Amino acid sequence: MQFKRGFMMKVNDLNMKEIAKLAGVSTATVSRVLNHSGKVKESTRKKIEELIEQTGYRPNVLARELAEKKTNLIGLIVHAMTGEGIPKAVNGLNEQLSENGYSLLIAGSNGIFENEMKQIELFRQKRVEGMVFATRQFTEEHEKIMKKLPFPVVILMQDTDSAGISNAGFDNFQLAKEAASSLLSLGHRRFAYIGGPESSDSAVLRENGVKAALKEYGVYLRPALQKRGSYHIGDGYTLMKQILNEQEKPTAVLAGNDGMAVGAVNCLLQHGYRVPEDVSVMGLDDTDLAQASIIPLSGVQYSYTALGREAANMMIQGIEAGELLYEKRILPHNICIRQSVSSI
Amino acid sequence: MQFKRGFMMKVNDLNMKEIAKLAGVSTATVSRVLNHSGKVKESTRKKIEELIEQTGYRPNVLARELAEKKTNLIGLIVHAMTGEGIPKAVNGLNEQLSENGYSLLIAGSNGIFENEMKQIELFRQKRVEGMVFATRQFTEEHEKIMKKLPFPVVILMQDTDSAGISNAGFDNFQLAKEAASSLLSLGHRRFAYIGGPESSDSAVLRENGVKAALKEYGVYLRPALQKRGSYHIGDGYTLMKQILNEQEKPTAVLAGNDGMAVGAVNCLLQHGYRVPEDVSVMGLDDTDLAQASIIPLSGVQYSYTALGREAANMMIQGIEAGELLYEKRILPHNICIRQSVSSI
DNA sequence: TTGTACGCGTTATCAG
DNA sequence: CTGATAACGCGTACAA
Repeated sequence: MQFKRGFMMKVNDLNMKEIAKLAGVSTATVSRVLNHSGKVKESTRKKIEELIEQTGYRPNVLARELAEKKTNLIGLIVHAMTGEGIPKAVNGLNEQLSENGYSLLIAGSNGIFENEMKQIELFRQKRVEGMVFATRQFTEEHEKIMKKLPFPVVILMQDTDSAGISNAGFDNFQLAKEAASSLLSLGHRRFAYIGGPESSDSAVLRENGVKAALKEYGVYLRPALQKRGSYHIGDGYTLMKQILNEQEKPTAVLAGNDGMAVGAVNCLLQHGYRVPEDVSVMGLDDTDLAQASIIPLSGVQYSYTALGREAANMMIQGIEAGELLYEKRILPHNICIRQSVSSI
Repeated sequence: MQFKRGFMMKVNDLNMKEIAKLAGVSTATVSRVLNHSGKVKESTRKKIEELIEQTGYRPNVLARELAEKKTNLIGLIVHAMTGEGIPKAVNGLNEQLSENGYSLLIAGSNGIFENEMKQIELFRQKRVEGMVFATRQFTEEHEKIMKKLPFPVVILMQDTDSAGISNAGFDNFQLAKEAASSLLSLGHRRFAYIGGPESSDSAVLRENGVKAALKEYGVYLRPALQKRGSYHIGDGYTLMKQILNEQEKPTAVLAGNDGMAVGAVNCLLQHGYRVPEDVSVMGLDDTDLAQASIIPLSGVQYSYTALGREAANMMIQGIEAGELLYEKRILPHNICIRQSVSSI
């Protein structure tokens, strides 16, 4: 019974054979007009096309893919569609892939390793042609597994120096260093940093970047003025408050992301400090949140959409070349100073 | 040449036949142990399982789907992965679908009708088993087309009363009405509303809800105190400023979304008004942005993740029942009063 | 220009 | 329990 499922009955389950019969030709000819391959007499082409039009016949992509051994499918594993970055990257990725005839199969892992493995297994069975991996942790275990995959893999927003795996991302070390430098160059010396969690690779890189800048300027980052949060607005607020309890207040605060920067600004304002007159505040990205700040926030601009696009390009290139060369593509960033920052 | 593409060469291109040959059985038997269908002697099952394990063989899902006439694929069309709602809904949708053995194929349309049609065509060819449609406009044209589709369709975050198409969403009219009522019940009578664009169905419903509440309280919404923006933070700011230029200032401002509410708060504070002492402000959702406000923002809570889950359930139910009954599922909301609102 | 016939990798039916 | 063998719907040499 192929009609068990109601909707099946509504499907125009015509196949090439039936179209061929109606047209009085063979399936080969129908296939030819469908794929614009080979020569077909104008009149028969017309006839077949009309028939297709009338009957609403559409080729079964599954069968085609099976025959062609090509699925045009790219798998994407994400922690989840949270934050502003991932969704935007997905937009770019999807647009670029779609324009090149690929479809995106998305899978959320919630950051759980077994889920990731399960999804990868599914991808293998579905014969995806490539995979984009955009989660928060990329361990050696991951690396080992990915390198054995029978299709190209592109890691998003994570650094890997492993040969055989490509990655696209931002230069977290450098952008953090530049941001810190921009504050230092304005004369700030009493410097506070509210960074992201140690468990995040990018947060560690950003922290190192900040420290590198401070070192260049010969500025000592007092441990009491260095905090770590989980990128939430509330963390920025709480950690800023802790910092304000210190003897020596900072004149500049750099936060690991916009959210914590906004939290810091709110905390400062509510405790009677002026921004930027008393304290300059800067974040390390430039999301919509930055616009929510009552004081136009300084930060670092970079495009997640472009990142997604870039990853798609690497992917397509890898698929078409038959192998993905080891590549590390860094997307540009741009320091953006607004009202929340002033010279001392 | 099936080895044109490099990665193909790495694929474990074993098929059932080869496994069968290695095990000295027929493909039918291999298929049986793979699908736990039918009885297989323990010893041969063991042997086959070991062989599968050793060779790393994995069934070709494409071939299986072709034979079974079941793709386990659900298509999703979104404008784009923007805002906070869609990505969260996608999370819920994906989780629930994935737990039930379905995969999500996503497609962005950028809100362009032709793109939507193109994606629908692709879905049909890929023989998806259902489609979720989550864009900003749902016209009669859409409705007409969707009703003819050979698979169930669930509309997300849009109202349709069309039989044959299900939809899941929030009660925009009611939640706006309740939010407005909560302000009115606190004694506010000089009332301003900064709504969303007329082109958005939900914005229109919210506006109507607000007006219904006002009517109940016999309060007249002065045209000068009613504005429409595009849901951006900046719109809230600009429109609030316009309102402040009016003769009679409002004591309460309701915004169509959090973003505009935050913009309004910022504008008020920067122009010397106190929130909520001088003006109460409230939004109509409760996203992360609300936390960014320096004054804890009041709003309306509802879960996009739950919405996605619900849509997935409707979908699965529809697929399994063979037909999707006309259903309209409204998810709960909750008025949430915080510091930004006070009685007059 | 067109048709024949086989392959793609599974599932499922029906005998043994 | 197990094995042929026919679908599933399409692409494509190879012939005609």
